[in-house]
Amino acid sequence: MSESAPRRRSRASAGLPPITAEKIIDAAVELTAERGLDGWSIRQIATKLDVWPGVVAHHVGDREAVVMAVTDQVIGRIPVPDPDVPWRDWFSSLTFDGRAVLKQYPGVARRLVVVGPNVPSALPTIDTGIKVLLLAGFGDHATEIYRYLLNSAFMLVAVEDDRDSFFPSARADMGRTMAAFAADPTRPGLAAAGAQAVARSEDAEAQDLAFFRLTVERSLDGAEALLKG
Amino acid sequence: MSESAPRRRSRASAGLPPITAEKIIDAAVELTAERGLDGWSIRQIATKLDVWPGVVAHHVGDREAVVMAVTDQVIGRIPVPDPDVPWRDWFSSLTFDGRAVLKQYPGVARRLVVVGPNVPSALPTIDTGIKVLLLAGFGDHATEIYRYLLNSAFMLVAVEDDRDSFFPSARADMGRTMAAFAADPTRPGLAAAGAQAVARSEDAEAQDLAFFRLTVERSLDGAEALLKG
DNA sequence: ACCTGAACACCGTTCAAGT
DNA sequence: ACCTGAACACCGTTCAAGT
Repeated sequence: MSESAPRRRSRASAGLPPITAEKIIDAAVELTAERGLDGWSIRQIATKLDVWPGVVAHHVGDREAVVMAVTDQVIGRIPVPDPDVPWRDWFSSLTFDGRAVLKQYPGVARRLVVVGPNVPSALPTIDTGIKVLLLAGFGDHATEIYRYLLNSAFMLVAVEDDRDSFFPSARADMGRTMAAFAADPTRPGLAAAGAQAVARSEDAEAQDLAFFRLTVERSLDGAEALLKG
Repeated sequence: MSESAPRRRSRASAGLPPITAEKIIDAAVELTAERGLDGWSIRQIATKLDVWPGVVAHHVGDREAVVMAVTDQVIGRIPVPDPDVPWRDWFSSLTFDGRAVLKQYPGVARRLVVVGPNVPSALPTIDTGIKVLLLAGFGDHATEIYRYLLNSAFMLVAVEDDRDSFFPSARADMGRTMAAFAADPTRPGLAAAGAQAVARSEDAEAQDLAFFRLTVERSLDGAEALLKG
């Protein structure tokens, strides 16, 4: 009974390459693509790399540090549009391309909006975007309008992520709830919404994209009103 | 040594009033005001009511059910503005009053935006709001513009909550990051933002409120552009 | 029906000990 | 310096047993 479990040899003595912060973050990015930013645990990253959980803390830091590193990686994949296009086109490109990237990594949009310029990879975009607004004549409002336009678009992606992840039945439930009011004359507002819910037959992603388009267009118009006023 | 721990008498045999779903939800609402919707555990609710954790599941359901009940309660406290005021005033009242309520219960704004009409207490507001937009002449766009205007305002409250809760240093960090670029001629966009960050001396809540006001005003203008177009 | 009390399968973090 | 291996203080959920 004196035989203890055979002690696993260390990675070094087994000839395995050492774990690095980069490998840990890559694994975390992969897991984020598969299950979202709130869908993995430190222990799952460790298992994936065949090390003990403490190793993650040793190389990267606590969970928050890993999440920030993933966020930085993903934001870096969003292309920065050419600064020479008109400001409306610049923001349309950024937000539509950005949405395409962010939807591959659920949960990152929420972080992008919250941490903003604290993520190094976001700085080139911010610099170019504000410059584009200055050239368009927004003057002192350029900074806050930049923030407004980015928020409008990417907060909506964050909401789409949330709906899919922690409340997958929300879309169907909402549709049913609204449709139930389609013929209720005592509640004209809900009846109007219900009638549209009944009529709508597109698939979910097409509806999301249409509302995203509306949101970006309305926000651009809202900014433009300031320019004219 | 044969004396086991004295078995606690049941609530009934001790003459205590029975636990109800209502009491559990009230406790959860209180904890949400103190620590936010993600700041409490089922076990903390149980401790607060002096019962075992399983009791919460028995009366209300799983954690998600408790969260939805809290969300419903809080949304019910947002006053519905008088439907006879002009549409812009109606939405200004709703979003400013709504923000005041939601900021007392961090984390609820996020849920409000995600679950929308699935929360019963939100239905009167939705009905009135869409009706107001129909009367203003938005026609077929009334439903989606309602959603757009509510999202714009309350998604921003959700972001404010997130910043305060899971990243309290974000505001200070951002200010410092931007200020560092104030005199960088190679990055004109960041320099402009940095100069403003340096100049700004208001307290945090005043800045948040100002940006909230801007967001609501821009979104209302964005909606109005559709009316004119 | 309601509640106790324990068990189960997870978490993130920390840290002494080994290599 | 890097990693093992375990310990610690938590989670949410489930459920047999008592009253």
